[in-house]
Amino acid sequence: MRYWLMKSEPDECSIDAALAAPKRTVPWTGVRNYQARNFMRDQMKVGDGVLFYHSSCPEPGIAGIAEVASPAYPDATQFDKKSKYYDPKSKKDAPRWEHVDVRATKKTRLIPLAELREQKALKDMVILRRGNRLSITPVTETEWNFITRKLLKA
DNA sequence: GCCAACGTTGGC
DNA sequence: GCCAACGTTGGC
Repeated sequence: MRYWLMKSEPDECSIDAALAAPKRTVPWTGVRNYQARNFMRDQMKVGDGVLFYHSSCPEPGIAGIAEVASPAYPDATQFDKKSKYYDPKSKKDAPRWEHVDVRATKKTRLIPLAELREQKALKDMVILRRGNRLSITPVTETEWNFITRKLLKA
């Protein structure tokens, strides 16, 4: 079992929206970065832990807990000309983009990015590295435990 | 809205 | 295969 941090813009899909979705599950469509896709396709397993992160918003930070709810499968939006995620170079018989489904577990207090940066225990977190832009990043078990058992109980 | 940092594209 | 130009991300 692995752990991940997945960024979502709350305008597109907030933790509240995910919790309100059928089965509290949302398809993680729209990822258009190969490294992030590869994490979903090659490494994620159903049941993996997910830190649900709000990005590009007034208060960026961890907003909830979720889990991987499906194996990776082709992203339908890449073939949809009306979608902003449409990719004209993707072929039906060889889809470029895949994604998993994510089931929201619960909303947590918002842990702001600045608070994460203050934690010595989290100094090596991928999300906190300079220039990081990846929307899906691995989280170590130690980091996961620190965040879920310490920061969220404080 | 700015801009640093990074990924992708495409000409050569 | 290099690398400049361009587009995107995302915090501030």
